[in-house]
Amino acid sequence: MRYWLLKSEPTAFGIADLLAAPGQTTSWEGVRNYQARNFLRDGLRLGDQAFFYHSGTANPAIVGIVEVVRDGYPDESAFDPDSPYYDPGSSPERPRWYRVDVRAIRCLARPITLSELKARGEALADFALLRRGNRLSVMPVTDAQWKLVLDLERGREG
DNA sequence: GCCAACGTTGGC
DNA sequence: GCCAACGTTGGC
Repeated sequence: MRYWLLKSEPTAFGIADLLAAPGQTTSWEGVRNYQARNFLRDGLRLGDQAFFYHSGTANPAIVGIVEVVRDGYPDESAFDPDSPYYDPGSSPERPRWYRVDVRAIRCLARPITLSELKARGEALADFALLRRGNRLSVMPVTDAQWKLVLDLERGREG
């Protein structure tokens, strides 16, 4: 099993929306970046877990944990001219974009904010989320990074 | 293939 | 609202 981080702006779709969704499950669609697409198509697997991260807020933070319940499959929103995610370069015959389905596992006991993660310094120096200028909406998380965030949640200072 | 222009992301 | 950091586009 591998770990990941999924970004979303809560004004568009936040953890509250996921918890309110049928089966607390949603299709992670609309990703239009090739590197993130590759992770969705080739990286995320059934049973993998991911942090749910809120971006574009006053206090960007990891707020929950989700589980992949369906491997990558073509993102059909790219085929729909009425969709904001429409891409005429993608077709059912040759899909360009992919998505996965995820289900909520739980909210974190408290949000682990970006500033708190940054304050860890060396311990999270390689955390993709903290890399300068990183804008990826889907990124890998190492076992050690995953554990460290959960330790922070529990209030352990490492 | 290079690179300037442009659009988007996302923290602040 | 500002701006740095990218990714994409398109002329050449």
